[in-house]
Parts: sequence; C-alpha cells; structure tokens
Amino acid sequence: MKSRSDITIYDIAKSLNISASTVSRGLNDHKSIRKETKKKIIRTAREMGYQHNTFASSLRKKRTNTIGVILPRINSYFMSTVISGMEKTMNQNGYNLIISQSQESVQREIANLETMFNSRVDGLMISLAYDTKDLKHFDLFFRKGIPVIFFDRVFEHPGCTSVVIDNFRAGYDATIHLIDQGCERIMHLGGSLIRNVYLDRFNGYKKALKDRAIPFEKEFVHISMLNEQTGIEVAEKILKMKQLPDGIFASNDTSAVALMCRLKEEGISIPEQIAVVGFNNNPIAKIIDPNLTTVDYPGQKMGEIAVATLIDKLNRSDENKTRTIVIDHELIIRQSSLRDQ
Amino acid sequence: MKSRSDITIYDIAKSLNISASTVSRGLNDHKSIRKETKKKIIRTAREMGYQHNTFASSLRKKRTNTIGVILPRINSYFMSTVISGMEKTMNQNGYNLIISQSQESVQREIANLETMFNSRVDGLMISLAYDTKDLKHFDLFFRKGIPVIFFDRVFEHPGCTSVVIDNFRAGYDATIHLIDQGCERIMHLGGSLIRNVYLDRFNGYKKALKDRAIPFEKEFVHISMLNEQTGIEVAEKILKMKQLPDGIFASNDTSAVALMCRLKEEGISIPEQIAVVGFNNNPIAKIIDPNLTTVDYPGQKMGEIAVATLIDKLNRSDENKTRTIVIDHELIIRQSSLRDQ
DNA sequence: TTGAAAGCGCTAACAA
DNA sequence: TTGTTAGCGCTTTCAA
Repeated sequence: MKSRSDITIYDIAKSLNISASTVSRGLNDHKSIRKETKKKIIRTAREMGYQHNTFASSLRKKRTNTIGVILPRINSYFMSTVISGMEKTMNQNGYNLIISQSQESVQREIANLETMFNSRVDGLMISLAYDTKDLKHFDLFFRKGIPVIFFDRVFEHPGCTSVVIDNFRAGYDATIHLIDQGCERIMHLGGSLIRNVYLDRFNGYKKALKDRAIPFEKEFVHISMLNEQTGIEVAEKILKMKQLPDGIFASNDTSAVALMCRLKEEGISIPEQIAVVGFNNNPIAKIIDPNLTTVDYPGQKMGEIAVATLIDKLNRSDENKTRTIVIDHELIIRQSSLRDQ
Repeated sequence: MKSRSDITIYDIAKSLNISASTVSRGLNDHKSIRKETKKKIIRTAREMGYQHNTFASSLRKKRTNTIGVILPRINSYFMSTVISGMEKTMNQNGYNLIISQSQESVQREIANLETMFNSRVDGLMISLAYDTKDLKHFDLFFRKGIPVIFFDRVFEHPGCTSVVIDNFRAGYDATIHLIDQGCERIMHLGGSLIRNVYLDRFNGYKKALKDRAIPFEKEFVHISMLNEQTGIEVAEKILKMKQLPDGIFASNDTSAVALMCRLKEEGISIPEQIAVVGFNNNPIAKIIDPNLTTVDYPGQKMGEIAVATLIDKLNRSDENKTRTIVIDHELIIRQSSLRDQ
C-alpha cells in the first residue's frame, strides 16, 4: 500500500484524468486555470493525502523558501527575543528559518555563511560576530545577488538593508540622564569599537559629556566583552581608585548588574555614591536591587522587521537600495540612577 | 559567465573526461572508486568552485539532512540554552536545524508539526506545549516512521526516546532540603499536572512531606503558568494568610523570584520567615537578594543529547526501542533557603 | 573501477 | 484553459 506521503501530482492527475501540469497549476493558484478545475484538484489532493514536495519544487524553481539567520549567540536574552520575533513572522509567511551561531568568532561566521550558502537559502539575516572586521566572506552572497539583511550589529554595504536602533542617541540620552542626576565623573563600559552598536553608544556618551562641558577622560572608558567577568573586573578597578566615579554607563545589563553586585558587597551605595545605567532592558534589570535604569531594546520587533523586510525584498527583486531602518528605543529610568536632589 | 554556483557534477565530469556518476561517487566517498580518481575529482571540484546541491540530492535520496525542533517558547532562558546546545551538535554533524515555537498552544503545535512534515524533516525533536493532552497529531510522523525525540516535557510513546531530568527526585530533594532547614508549612508553586515535569516535581514534593511525616495540604499547592504574574499572585495570597508558610518550593525561578520581590516589599524576610527554592538555575537566581536556591537544569546538555540520539537513530534505522535518557540535575543551595540553626 | 541511463517530483516554455 | 515535454542536479542500478 502506498503511504500517504507517496502521493504525487501525477497520482492526482491520473485520478482526475487531467495532466500533471494542470494539477501543479491548481495547487499553486495559477491565474489561468478554471475555478472548478482548481477546486476539484484541491479537494482530490486533500482526499488522497497529498503532500507538497519541497525539494522537487526547490530544485526546479531554484528557490527554497528558507531563510538563514546567523547570530553571535542564541542563548542571550536579547538574541532569543530576536529569534522569537523572526520565527513568528516567518511562520506566518510560509518560510522556514534555519539558524546558526557564530559564537562571536569570525572563523565560525565564515563557516556558517558557507553552510547557509550550500543550503541555498533565499536570503540571509545576520548580526555580526565580535571580531568581524570586513565583509569579504559575504562575497559569495553578494555576487549571486542573495539578499542579506544586517541587524543590530551591522556594517553598511551597498544594496543591503540594516535594522538597528539609534545607538548614538541612546548612549547620549543615557549619559545626559546621569549628568542630570548630578554625575560628573562618569565611567563607560563598552564593547569592541569595531561594532557599530558599541561605537555609537560610546560616541553618544562622549557627545553628551562635551555638550555639558564635562571633560572626557580615557581612563573612564573600559572596553571588553561585557560579560559578568567584566562587571567584576571593573568593580575591582573602581574600588582601587582614589576618587570614585559617581556614575556608570554600561553598554549592557549583564555587566552593569555584575558590577553593581560587586560594588554592593563592598558597601558602596547605589545610586547615592555611584549611579548606574545599563543597556538592553534584560529581565535582570528589574530584579537587581536597586532596579537598573536601562535602555529598552526591542528585540522581538527587530526580528519581525528584519524578516518582513527580507521577504519584501525577495518578492520584488528590483529593490536594491541601501537602506537603514531605525527602530525606537526607550530609556527606562529606575532606582539605580535616581537621586533625590 | 557562469557564476560559481552553477557548476554541477556534469561540468566537473566534462572537464575531467569522466562520467557524472564517477564524480558523484568521488564526492561522496564511495567505496569502489580509485583513490587517485577521487583526489582528482575533489581537487577539480574545489578549483571550479563546485557547490553541492542539497535539493537534487534530497529529492533523489529522500533524505533532507534537516532536523526540526518545536518548543513552547524560544525566548526563555532554559529553552534558548537548549537550542544553543542543539545547534552546536547539529552543526558538527552537518545537519540543518529548523525551529518553530508552539507558543504553549496545542493548536500551534499541530500546525508546526504539519509544516515540519511538509518540509520533510528527517527527524523531529519536541518539548510539548502547556496544554497538549495526547499525541494524536504525531501520527503523521509515527506512521511514516520518522523518528521523534521528546525532551523535557515529554510523553511516553512506544519506539520514541525521551530526554529528561529526574524531576521527581529533584522535587523530592528540594523539599527535603527545606524540611532540613526547619520548614514545616511548605507551599508548592507548580505548573500543569498533565506535563510530566510539573507532575513529577509535585509528586516529589508530596513524597518528601510524607517521608518526613508532614501532612500534605491542598491549600498549599498553587498550579499556574509559573510566570511573574503567578509569583505576585501567590505572594498576595500568602500575605493574606493568618499563618504564613515557612517554606516555598516553586517549579521555576521566574515565579519564585517575582514572589520573593513582592514578599520583600512587604517586609517579609527571606529565608528567616520564609525559605524559598526555585527551579532552573536561571541567571536571575544569582542576582536576586538573597540568592535563590534552585535546581540546576542542564539545557545545553539536554539539547546536545537530544540531537546526538536523533542522529544516531537516523544512521541505523533498526533501533526502535522505547528509551528514556535521564540527565543529571543538581540542587544548588544558596542564601534564600539557608537558615542558621 | 567506471559508465550509461533512468528517474526522484515538480514547474514552465511552448503548443494546442 | 489545458496538455506535452523537457529538464532542474543528483544518485543508483545495471551493465561493461
């Protein structure tokens, strides 16, 4: 007995005494097909338990209905939120999502890119690894005209779309907020300055200082991986300073929270002695005591928009404009930076 | 000019004056092929920039090298860790991972299952939605003999493998620990009892009470979605009780932490008045003050093992045993449950 | 050890 | 509006 999945369009054709191409047309909602024929085909297909064969179709059409996404790390709060948004939108549009993680290394990013290319994804979304310095390894895609969407950690590239938040503005606002709270010696914990997200936030920080006539001091800037370790290290560094900083703007919540924990252990009071602002609006921000002021970073939305943009590009191949989509962010003020004045 | 990706085995064959079948054999490491021929083929393939065409291959072999995973939610700490582990192992073995989320609803789970089936995944891994009551919708897979691996939230099914931790034991240990700290009126925050994970933990809790001759009280059990809202609600409920409980065992950290926050606001001291134990070892457990005692739940490992098991099954179709793989868990004792005695 | 040939299931150009 | 036919690129059976 033939199992359900062995039914092909030929079986349907035979059973209806029509040709396979007509069946194909009926199933794909082709314009020049009689309504009745189409109905008949669809009904029979259902009755016979027909399942569309993606490979045959992909092979023929040279289109896979699969989109790839490469990101530094799946298991971070922000990224899992992004993926969640992507998956939702893809699903609604009948695309499949294949995922891989670069583990923050260009080497793996290159390998992932190749795998994605081999699986013939229709399009690619990527947030760059920590140490990616150029886009040479994307040539494969560019040359073949496979659309690439950059999100969050992006590089400008002709013909590509980027989805980001205004990191400069966010960094600026965060710093101004600290200054408004009376801070004058503000430290910055940043990530690699070859990554737009960290560079822009850093520049926002510098601009804010400048606008308020506070001298910028190199010693107040600490560039690192922004993990827990970072937070602890910086806390140690601070504890050894003759004059404490009175404010800290960290480029993510993980490091900010680790730092706060360590400082609290040493009896430093936050925000009275040191006010702290983080970045991401990670759930931990609402758990640490005092609650952490931070920048809300809409991962879900970013994922949704990246996918929507990509699908749009796939559907009309003409569009090849370079474009940057900026999503709103929001400074969420909580206790960690609020001083009674 | 032909672009790189247009190179097929025929092009290689022509350039070497051999047949396409030989090229195919060379590329696939077929046994009966001369070493030199193989070398020559591989070298030429590389030189010409040949890219293997997955679809043609899948179409022919009826195997896709793609594995599907369906889970309730991508953006939870635990699940993102699981995915991370899966992706890693898949990547090492040359498989692709396609992901979808059921959003905790059977309805979506059914839809996802169908999509996965249509994309002809070689195998499926799944953690069940909150309200899945049976496995009817898996018949598609069972009938066609596509291997299904259940992980975390599982249902026993003949021929399927499950990957879990010993939730009964974990619940038991957690409760015993509270009793050892002097607790006698222990509440339990659990999830749906049709899900093994929550049922087993609940049973572990009951057994522990029984073993220590503490009466089980229905009023002390609160079944819910185990989100933040839950934690707050239960806290309110507790605050209204004439006699407070002296211990709480929650089936996840999210609810435990929300509950602690609310209780702390009302001046209840933890662990002195109420000792708390959570579940998952979510990073927030180490941030809340006092740090939360919890059960470490190895998501990464669970993902890796699920994939490894599945790939193993795919490689030797004979194995059809029903099997349950139990991964180690660990009770991590922190301040939230430690009383000076 | 290699080659010839058929066919996986679908789509699309062309013909009717 | 429908049918005929060729072919997407690969694997595999059978023959040499």
